[in-house]
Amino acid sequence: MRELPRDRLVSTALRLFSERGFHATGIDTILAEAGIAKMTLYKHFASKDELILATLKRKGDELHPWIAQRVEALARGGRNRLLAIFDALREGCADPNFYGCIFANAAAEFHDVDDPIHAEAYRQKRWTEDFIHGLAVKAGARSPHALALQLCVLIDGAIVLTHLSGNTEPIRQATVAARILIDDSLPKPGPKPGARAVRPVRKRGAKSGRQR
Amino acid sequence: MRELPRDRLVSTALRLFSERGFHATGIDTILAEAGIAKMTLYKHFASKDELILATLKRKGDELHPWIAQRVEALARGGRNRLLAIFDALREGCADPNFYGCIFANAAAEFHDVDDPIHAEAYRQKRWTEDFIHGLAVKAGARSPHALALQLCVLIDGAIVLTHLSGNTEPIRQATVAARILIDDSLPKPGPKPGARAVRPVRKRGAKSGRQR
DNA sequence: GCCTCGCTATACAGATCGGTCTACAACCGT
DNA sequence: ACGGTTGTAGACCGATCTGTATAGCGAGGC
Repeated sequence: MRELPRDRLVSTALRLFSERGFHATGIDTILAEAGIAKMTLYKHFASKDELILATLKRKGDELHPWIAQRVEALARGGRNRLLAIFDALREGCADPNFYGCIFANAAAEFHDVDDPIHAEAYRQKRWTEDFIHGLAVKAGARSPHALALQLCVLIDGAIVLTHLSGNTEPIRQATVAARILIDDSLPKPGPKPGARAVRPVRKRGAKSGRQR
Repeated sequence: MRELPRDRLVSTALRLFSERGFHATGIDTILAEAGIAKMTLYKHFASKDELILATLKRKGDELHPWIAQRVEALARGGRNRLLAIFDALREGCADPNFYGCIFANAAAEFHDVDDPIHAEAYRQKRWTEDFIHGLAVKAGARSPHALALQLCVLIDGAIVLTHLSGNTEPIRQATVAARILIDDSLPKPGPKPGARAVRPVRKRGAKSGRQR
């Protein structure tokens, strides 16, 4: 069964804004692809900016449960939840329709912090930080706020560089870094405080120096 | 004395593209602010895209020497060069005209990896990674490629989140994380007797990922 | 039947987009 | 004084932009 016009509009807008950017995507294109009349759009939204806001909210509504669900599923398999985030990240960026983080992209096109679109993008981004903070608390991190923000920095950096380079090596290295930071932030179970357990086991995968 | 028309054009375009984004900035605006006739633009550049390419190159030409110079200056003050990058980052993001990384922003507006603008943005980004890699090698890092990429991830993540949030806490936490990763990647320094043997630098150290 | 309501279809407004064209003025070395 | 180069000034092109106005269609409720 077909979506309601408003939902179809937001879905199509989300897809096109993701693929082509916000300013580069015209109203008419969205309407044509959604098969919707112009007046219907302006019945539901006062302006294009309002439509953009709705697409960002929609993205959050889709993304956040997905993240939580993936982390839980991986955790049931025995994976550390904080590290599972990076597994989910890898999965998300492997999607053929990966165009970077739409919230960061929105901020890149709407620089003004007071712009409602920029503000909404930031609001959505904070969900991730809050989510990770919750996991960090449960894991018993020494400074859950600091660790959560550090992991967020790794995540967003990995997304940006994966998008720029077109390969997922940044995500791999972000995961490596995350493991070190997590270990460093968790109370040591092991013998001597300050001594890090080091185990350099790693098969030689695809060479990293090739494309970079 | 006034800049040459072409240079004035690129300077103005760089400023406006940074402030407002690429698609959102029209040719006419740039021409008006630069005080230049339209025909002069199209004498020097075949299209707006070519002008965008020139602004990205210009930004690299300005940014890269600045980074190298700041790191050297801080190093003369005794600062670890790898950490000095994050001091420079903090300085750069404190600029009132900070609108995120223009290379990442360019990629956000020109998603296609084959787009010359996307490719140029990536090319400029790699300079940073190469620069950090050089420092990592000189510092004797075990896996300079891995460490360099990890620090790049931290840098870009910190830029994105600082831009999104409007505060510099992400940079602080990125610096904290960087110190941990650097310490972890460097052979333990000598002064402490005996406890941990200095690890030899790994040759062809593609990816000795660290496991817990 | 009839009326309302949500949506479609289409034409239009006014602005702006990237890009082309012509005409002309200032400066150059010769 | 000469022609060539380089830049300016501004009209102009067709396309596209966001947003509005008008008219009609079809289904559900009464």
